[in-house]
Amino acid sequence: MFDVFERYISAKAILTDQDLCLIRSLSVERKVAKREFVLREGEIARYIFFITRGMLRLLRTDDKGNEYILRFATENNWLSDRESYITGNPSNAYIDAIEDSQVLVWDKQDFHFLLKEIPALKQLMKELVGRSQIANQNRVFTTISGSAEEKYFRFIEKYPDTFNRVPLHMIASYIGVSRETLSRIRRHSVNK
Amino acid sequence: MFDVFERYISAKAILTDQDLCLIRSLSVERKVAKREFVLREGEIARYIFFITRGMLRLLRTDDKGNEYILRFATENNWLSDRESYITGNPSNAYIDAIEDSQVLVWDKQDFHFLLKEIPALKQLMKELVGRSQIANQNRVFTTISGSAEEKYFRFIEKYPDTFNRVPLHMIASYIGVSRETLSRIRRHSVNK
DNA sequence: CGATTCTTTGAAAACAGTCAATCTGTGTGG
DNA sequence: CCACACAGATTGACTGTTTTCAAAGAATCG
Repeated sequence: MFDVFERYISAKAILTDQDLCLIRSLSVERKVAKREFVLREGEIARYIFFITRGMLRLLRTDDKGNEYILRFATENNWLSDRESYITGNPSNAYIDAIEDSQVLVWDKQDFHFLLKEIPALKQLMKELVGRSQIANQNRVFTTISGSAEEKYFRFIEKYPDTFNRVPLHMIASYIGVSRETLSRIRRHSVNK
Repeated sequence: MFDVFERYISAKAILTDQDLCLIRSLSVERKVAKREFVLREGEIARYIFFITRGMLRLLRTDDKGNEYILRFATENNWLSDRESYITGNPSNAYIDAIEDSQVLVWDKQDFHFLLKEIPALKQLMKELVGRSQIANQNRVFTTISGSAEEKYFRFIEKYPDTFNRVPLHMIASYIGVSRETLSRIRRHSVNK
């Protein structure tokens, strides 16, 4: 399981064997079954996850109990509820697995220690934060512009892999339309 | 003009007089008239702005020419098109002034130098990036959940100052509804 | 004042959500 | 291995919301 991470990190940052050892020594390998939660609303996000296999989602609910997916995260991606993780406040989000998954987990304190000790890791995380900023900004734009249909096709185009792996009602929940609407969009555009 | 920045930065980071001097020496003071652009689509965002007075907006347009406001930025806020600034690619956004404004401008290279020289500044920027992540994530959620009316009221609640300073059609453009719809929402809820 | 920007309104049409029912495929326990 | 439960997808009918277009009414600024 760690080997997936090792390949990932070696491609993204220049680390010594020692660094890698240190990172590994503070990591915990964990399996997450489909539909299992690793974070619930009200809990504090004390951990950061790296997905070596499978897929997890970050979601919130409104007062009516509707789910809104904020992020799909697949292999070779990091995941946590940034808000709770950064602020230390109780989370207003959930994280659960969409597929049977395998993740590496670091405690926040430990990870913080790693960042301090390993500049290359720090640098990598900084780059990733930058990218997530960009992605979020683009998502805001896509979300406020265009119709449900446009959002659907933009999703397929942007995340073909995710599209092929998740049920349609989750895509609906990601782009912010009802599953019925999504179903009809698909029917009306079989020819496209 | 610089004194506004000085008060801001002194409250947020511990800097020596030397640091401050250095920061100042690389900054340029600039006035931006209402409706004046400081970044256009296709240009590369080579500068980072700090607003000492007035208000600017970051916006994008779709192929039909509709405007979508991604951010309002007022006094004591930093602004740039992160995507273009980080990647160096041509921007797909515009930045212009909503009010006659005053800004401090740093060249990207110079600012990078400052970050290297002044750890406290680097730390501050890091914190701000974290906050913007949180804000963006929350915005995505608010945007995909809830009706136009809810979005409108949440906007007022969250940004009362901005609300009082910008024309309604811009708020419509920020929350992603037509100005007519916003107008009607307001009429139907005069009593609320 | 005249021009421009901003806001509102009405009417029609397009769009999207809700509710209830049905259909499909999958997987699990007996 | 089958039956049944369950998750997922679709459909129809209806309702409600939002957009669009066209027009006109305020407000603001030079």
